[in-house]
Amino acid sequence: MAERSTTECTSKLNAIDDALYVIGGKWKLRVIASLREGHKRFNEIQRVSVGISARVLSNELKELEMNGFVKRTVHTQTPVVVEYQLTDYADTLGDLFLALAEWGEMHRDKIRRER
Amino acid sequence: MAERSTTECTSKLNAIDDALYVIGGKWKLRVIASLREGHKRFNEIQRVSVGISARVLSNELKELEMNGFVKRTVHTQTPVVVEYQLTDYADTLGDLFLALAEWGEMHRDKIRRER
DNA sequence: GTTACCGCTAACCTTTTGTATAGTGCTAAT
DNA sequence: ATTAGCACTATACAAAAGGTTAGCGGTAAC
Repeated sequence: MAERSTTECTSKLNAIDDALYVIGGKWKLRVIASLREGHKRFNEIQRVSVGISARVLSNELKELEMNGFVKRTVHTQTPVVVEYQLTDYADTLGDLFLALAEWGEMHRDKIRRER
Repeated sequence: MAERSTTECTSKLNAIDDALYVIGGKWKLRVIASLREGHKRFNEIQRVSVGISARVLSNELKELEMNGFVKRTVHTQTPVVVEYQLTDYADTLGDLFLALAEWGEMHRDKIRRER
């Protein structure tokens, strides 16, 4: 019984780790935000995400794609055009973002009050 | 109007960053879990958090204290005894953890199904 | 025909984060 | 007297994350 609850707890901790992993890091949120605002092209996203390098943006987009948040479409015209778009699945993050933002704001206010 | 919503959005992103910062990293969750289970002493927490080094645990506890999640009490007997306990404020994380765990589990299942 | 934009990638460097090992000063048990 | 536990800190190192610079092959504009 105690064992089961420990196992349960560990699997919850791992689930939280997974969640933190996919939205963590310095840029994922910003890239998602930029896509939410309707930016679709690589260089466009880079310009909007001030400070990000091409290398890092490339990696972030790949990870976001692997996690099913982003769809990458190559239009084989000349010149070749690549489009990035958020998937419907990306919307499942909505509530999480809300919860995080709310708690974060509350916490910042608290820390500020204490000084 | 567009400007205001951009500003709002940026401040939300920062709030999310703050939230991720205070619960992020490899050990914070595990340490909190150990404290939840009632462990109060430094070495006890270290034993339970398998793999953590004293240096890292020391840092984590300091950060958790700074963020108001942990109370550190020194009992000046001989030998000196130090007690760590979660504060009431730490409970405000409850809903966030739930949301994270839920989303994380859902996401893991989804990724698994796709292979 | 040089310049500039597009969507990247490679090589390398720095910063951040976490690990390993040892050791401090204290007490208490063997 | 040695050993072990407590609560740490110091030093050094390794791994991961992120940043910098340069360049590729293409098109399109001047």
